[in-house]
Amino acid sequence: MDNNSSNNLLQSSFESQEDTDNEKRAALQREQLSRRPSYRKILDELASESGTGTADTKPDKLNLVASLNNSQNTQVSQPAVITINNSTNLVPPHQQQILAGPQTSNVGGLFHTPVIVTSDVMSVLASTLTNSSNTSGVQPTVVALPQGSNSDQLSQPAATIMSFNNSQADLQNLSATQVLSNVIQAPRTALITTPYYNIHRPPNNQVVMTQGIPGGNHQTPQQLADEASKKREIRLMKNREAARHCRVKKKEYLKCLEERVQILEGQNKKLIDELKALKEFYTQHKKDYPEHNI
DNA sequence: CAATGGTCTCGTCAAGCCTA
DNA sequence: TAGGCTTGACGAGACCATTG
Repeated sequence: MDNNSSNNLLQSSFESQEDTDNEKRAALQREQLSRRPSYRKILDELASESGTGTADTKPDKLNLVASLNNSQNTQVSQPAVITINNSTNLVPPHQQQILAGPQTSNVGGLFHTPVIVTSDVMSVLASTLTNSSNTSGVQPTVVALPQGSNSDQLSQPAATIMSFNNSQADLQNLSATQVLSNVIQAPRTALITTPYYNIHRPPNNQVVMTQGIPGGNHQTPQQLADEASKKREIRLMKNREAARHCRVKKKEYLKCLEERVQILEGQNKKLIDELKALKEFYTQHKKDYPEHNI
C-alpha cells in the first residue's frame, strides 16, 4: 500500500468516524426535537455537554417559596388585605376563605388573632404551606379547626386559624407577602390540612365554622359548588404562576441558544480557517518535498 | 385624530410528561 | 396510576407606529 492510498484510507476512516459521530449527534437532535421539549432538561443537557456544569436549575423548595413571595410583591392584583375580624359579620363566600371568632388571646407567647383572609391570600397561602411544610424545619403556625367544631370552640385558642408573632397593630393592612412571611417564620403549632371550611350562621347568630370534608356527605350543593370554585381558583392561580415561570424559562432557553449559536459560529469559522491553513501547508510541502510524496 | 396593523404580555385550556 | 407539573396554542387587551 503506497502513502497515497494509506492517506486515503486514513482520511476515509476519519470521515466514516466523523459520519458516525454526526449520525449520533443528528439522532440525538432528532430525539430531542421529536419529544416534547423541557427547557430545564435541554438546558441541563446543554450545560453538561459543554462542561460548564451550571448549578442545578431545578429550584429547591425554599427558593420556590422565596420566588412565590417575590412574585407576590408585584403580582397580587388586588390588595389582599388582612383585616381583624372584630365582629361576626360574614363576608361574601367568594371573598372569604377563613373566618374565625372575635376573640384575641396570647397563648404560649404567640399572639392569636382571628382573621379574615381574602381568596388571593388563601390561594397563595395554600401553596406556600405545602412548600414550606415539606422542606425547612420552620413550620407555619396554622391551627386547624377540629372537625365538628362549634362556635364555643372558636373562643378557644385551638380554634384560631392563623397565629402570628406580631402585635395586633402589625396585623392590620398586611400585604399578602407580609402575611406569608409571618406565616412562614412562625413556629409550628399545627398544620392545616385543608383550606376549605364550611361557614354558616346558626339561629343564635354566632359564627360556626367546621372543617369541610372533600366529598363528604355533610355538604350542601351550594357548599360543593363553592368548594369546586375554590379548587378551580387555586388551580388557575397555580397555572398562572406556572405559565409565568415557563415563559421566564423559555426566555432563558432562547438566550442560551442564541449564545450557543454565537459560540458555534465562532468555532466553525476557526475550523474553516484552520482547514484552509492546513490545505495551504499541504500543497506547499507537496511542492517543496515531492520525494516525500505527502 | 381615528382607524388599522403589528407586537408583546398575560391568563387559560388541554395534552403530554413526571414522580411518588 | 393518580395527581401535579410543564408547555404549546389560543384569545384578549395594552401599547405603539403608521396611515389617511
